[in-house]
Amino acid sequence: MGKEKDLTTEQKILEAARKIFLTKGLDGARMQDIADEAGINKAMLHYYFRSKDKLFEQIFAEVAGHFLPKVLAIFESEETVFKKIETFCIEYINQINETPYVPIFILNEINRHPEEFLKKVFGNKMPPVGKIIKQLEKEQKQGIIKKVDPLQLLLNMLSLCVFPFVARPVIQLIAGMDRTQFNTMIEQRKKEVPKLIIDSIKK
Amino acid sequence: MGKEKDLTTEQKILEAARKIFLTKGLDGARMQDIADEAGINKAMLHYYFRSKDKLFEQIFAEVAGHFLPKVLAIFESEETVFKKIETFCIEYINQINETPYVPIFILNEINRHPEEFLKKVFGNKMPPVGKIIKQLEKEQKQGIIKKVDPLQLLLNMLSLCVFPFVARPVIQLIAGMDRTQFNTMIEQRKKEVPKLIIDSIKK
DNA sequence: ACTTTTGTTAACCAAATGGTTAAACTAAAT
DNA sequence: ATTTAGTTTAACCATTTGGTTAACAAAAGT
Repeated sequence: MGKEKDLTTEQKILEAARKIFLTKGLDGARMQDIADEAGINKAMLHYYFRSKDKLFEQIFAEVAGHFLPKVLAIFESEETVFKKIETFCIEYINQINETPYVPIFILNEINRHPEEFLKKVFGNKMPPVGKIIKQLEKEQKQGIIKKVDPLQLLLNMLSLCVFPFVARPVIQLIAGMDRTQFNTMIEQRKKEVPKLIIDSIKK
Repeated sequence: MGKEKDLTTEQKILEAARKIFLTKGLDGARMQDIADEAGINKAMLHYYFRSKDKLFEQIFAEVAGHFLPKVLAIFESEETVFKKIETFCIEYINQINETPYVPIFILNEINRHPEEFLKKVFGNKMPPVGKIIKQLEKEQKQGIIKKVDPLQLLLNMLSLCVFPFVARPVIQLIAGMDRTQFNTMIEQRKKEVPKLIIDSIKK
């Protein structure tokens, strides 16, 4: 059961901090929790990362920085709209499935410190959502797809992909599902969600 | 600008506690914050509510108890499926719009203390989601609507209604919207969301 | 070999925080 | 007018918590 492998102290801290911050949030996390989880002395946290806030920022930057751009890049590709929608949903759901606590973690930060978040994650440059929007507008004019607000379409897609994960415990209760059944349902959604979205714009 | 009207101390505390807990969460809220917001001495919080946890439980019970059942009742009504979907979406979005911080507040509690939450909110009795599901299954067999998993349908509806509110700050940034424009978009969604859902099951 | 730098620990510290207390105040009941 | 019960306050308390320090160990230079 020896979990700690042979990581450097810094890596152990980052791993532990990620776990604790993700599950307890900034305010709920205790430096001692993180130290215990990493199996090291609490002073090391400050030795490597100066303060709790600094450590949190580092984790947040890693998590958000790894989470958002990877999938948004799909919109930049040269695929057709339909194909983009499909890959986006599948890839996004896959990614969340690997780290299911990330969405609620990020949404919290978004709501508690909106400005800092936006600056931290996007900096000056906006997320690359322009291309897919133009593509949608173009195909609408050409009469290939129905006329819908591109923003609403993207928002729908996001909602349908993300929400089930932040609401998982209630869903499981109401539907009487265990963890496995929940996963099967998520698998289903990888087909259902893109189908729903695509059907809504297909002529 | 005199905000405090002539409420009893207990009411002032509850009002202040709701505001602080909703915006900062249980861990982020300070008893002193609540006292200040209520314009009273910190000791009064303990005089009326014994402890921080007790006060939080009270607020949570009020918020969740008022939020969830009201709308779920729509499913119990005698309307047609289409009508139910429409009223549910409109009413749900309306209700969230009045208290936009409630969803993230509840979702947090759901994820941090799943068992306690579920017990607290639903007790022994499940939410009344049985009727609409049966209704959906029935109309499917009768061939009135397409064959879809009722649970996925409900989940889709919930996702589309709730998610925009918990993601509001990012949405505003990416779309370059101010608060008014965001509200207009939400208004739009009251029509779009039920339409999307209904179209997905209409034959 | 020794010095210096880096990594690590236990003990400690000051501030913050949830909670308590005893006294003061208020208003109704006697 | 006096008692009594409920209400409010300032000061206080114990614990928790983020952060520091000084001593110590282990590498890394020299």
